[in-house]
Amino acid sequence: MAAVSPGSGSGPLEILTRPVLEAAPRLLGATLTLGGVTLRLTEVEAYDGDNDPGSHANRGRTERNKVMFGPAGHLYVYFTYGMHHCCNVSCGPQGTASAILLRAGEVIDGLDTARARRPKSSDRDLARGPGRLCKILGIDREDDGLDLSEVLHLGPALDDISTGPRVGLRLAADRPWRFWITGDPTVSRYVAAKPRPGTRTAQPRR
DNA sequence: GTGGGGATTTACT
DNA sequence: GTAAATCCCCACA
Repeated sequence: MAAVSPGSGSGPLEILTRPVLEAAPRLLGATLTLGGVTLRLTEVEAYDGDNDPGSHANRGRTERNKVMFGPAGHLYVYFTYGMHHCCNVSCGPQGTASAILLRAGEVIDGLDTARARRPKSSDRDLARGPGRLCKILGIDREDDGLDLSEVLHLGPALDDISTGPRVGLRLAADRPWRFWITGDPTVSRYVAAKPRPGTRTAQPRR
């Protein structure tokens, strides 16, 4: 058994050591098996910490985002809005702080387990959105830093991929760094970031 | 030590 | 459509 060492050169996840904008679309169609559920990824977003005001890594390495600064092919999990987890795959050449947010997927195995974790959800909505995706895979902060080399399996490059702006960001909201499988029903809906209360909208007065 | 903000989801009108 | 829920992280004093 050859031990696969992510980020060390060759191996099934070698693509993740490429720059994030190359690696991100290649995650579409990949399968991820965690917590007894297998997901086919349908929507991701790229975050480039060295060059991206919208990334958690933009202000340097901290205790929370340290996984993004580590080798490619590991899970970066963070907690947000007081109730949800979101998960990313670290990627990029060693020394860069890039990651790919997993936004949506289609459950292809462990459907009963996934349904039990989100009883009120239709099958299509089980992993439609980053918080939901983490929920049905049973991901929480305990999984931060997890080595994905044995649970993430890439498929062939897909032809029909769409791109657009990332969801929910106030900073760098114009960068088309969101990738999804064109026409897939499990892709989440685009929602622009909420303007801050007290902040005037860009509408001209008078 | 304190305060502001967030890569979201859900329920309700 | 709008609003509330609710914890952690980070910057600053």
